Amino acid sequence: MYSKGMSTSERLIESTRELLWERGYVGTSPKAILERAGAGQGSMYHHFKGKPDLALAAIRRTAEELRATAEAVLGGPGTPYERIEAYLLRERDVLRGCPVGRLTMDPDVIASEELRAPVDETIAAIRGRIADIVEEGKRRGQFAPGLDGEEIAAAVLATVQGGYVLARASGSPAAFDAGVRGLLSLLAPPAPGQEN
Amino acid sequence: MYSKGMSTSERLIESTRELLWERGYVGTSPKAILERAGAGQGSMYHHFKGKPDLALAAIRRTAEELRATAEAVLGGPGTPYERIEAYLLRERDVLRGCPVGRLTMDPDVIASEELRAPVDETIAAIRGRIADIVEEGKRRGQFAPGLDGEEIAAAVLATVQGGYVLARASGSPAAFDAGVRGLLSLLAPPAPGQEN
DNA sequence: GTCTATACACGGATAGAC
DNA sequence: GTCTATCCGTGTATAGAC
Repeated sequence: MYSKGMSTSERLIESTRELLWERGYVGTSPKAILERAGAGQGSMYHHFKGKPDLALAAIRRTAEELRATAEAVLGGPGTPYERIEAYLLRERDVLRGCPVGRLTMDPDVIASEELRAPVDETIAAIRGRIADIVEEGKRRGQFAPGLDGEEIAAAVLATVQGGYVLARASGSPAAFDAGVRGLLSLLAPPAPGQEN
Repeated sequence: MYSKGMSTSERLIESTRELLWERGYVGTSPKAILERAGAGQGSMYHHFKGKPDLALAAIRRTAEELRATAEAVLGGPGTPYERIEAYLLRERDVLRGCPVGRLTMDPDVIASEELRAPVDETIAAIRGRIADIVEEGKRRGQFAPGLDGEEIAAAVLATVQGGYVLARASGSPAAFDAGVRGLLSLLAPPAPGQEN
């Protein structure tokens, strides 16, 4: 339950972000949001039109944040391979899953053009960014010329998103790490004097 | 709404399977199940202890079915690479997602040892099966000896599970196919006289 | 076995006082 | 802006008739 210097509407948005991450859209009730935010019914319906409106604000913020986090790593220093490696290995709360990706399993989110848009845009943006990096790696001779940037980018993102699924199924982050290492071993440029 | 020769309890299970796939556990109500099955409240509570009990029966059956479907492809003819390729390319209702994998995003399923078990076991079994195939491929010289079977298997499964996420985010199966092609291009044994 | 009736808490939203 | 009161439908379950 929030209290710090946040305004009521801020607390509502932050509470909603947490609950969407933990329980998804269908699993998140206004009541639960209000309890966590320490606010009454009136406040919520004063600042937002209703649950979908509040969820939209929460999803937009989460999507924006994820994009920034990804860009911080993908736009960092290093060779193309190293930047993709850094993206895959970046610290994650694996068992919580992806706060954006998990929304795609929510029927009400997918059914709403508005709610799905930020999810779609964020994933597309990160994918495009990775695709560019792969193309750069091809030009530099670090990746095989036969590879397709968009396809590799999709495989990278899918490995992350699917890694969360494997991890949550088994109750341990190990499967996520295994998938990432597997993909990296396939992607790795041959080191001098080393067998793959 | 079912009616064919199925018994009431069969219709309840089948309806639950569909709804779990479409809307997940939290998003599925007994009422919706009963409507789809064309049964009354009493029937459900006669055959099952309640929603979790019915869901368990449904999940077990779906898990079993998925395992059989995977085995049909993975145990088919062809080289190790070809069998993994067949698994990745097998026909799928991509936008509906994986009926088993989607359950991992359901907080109530993950919170229940009983409901999570069939999900975990199914994914672990398929992963183990793929790992064995990769090891066989290494022995045959089709895959690089530096690869780890369990890791590659995790990457393969993650690409599929994550592919569903990308596809649903964008509203099109294209991203799923791209991820699969990307992974296959990384996994492909060098064809004679071809540049990867 | 299956149905209807009933129960009661929760989901989502509105009204109006302060 | 925020609160409480109120509303009506739904979610989940039980009781008891047929």
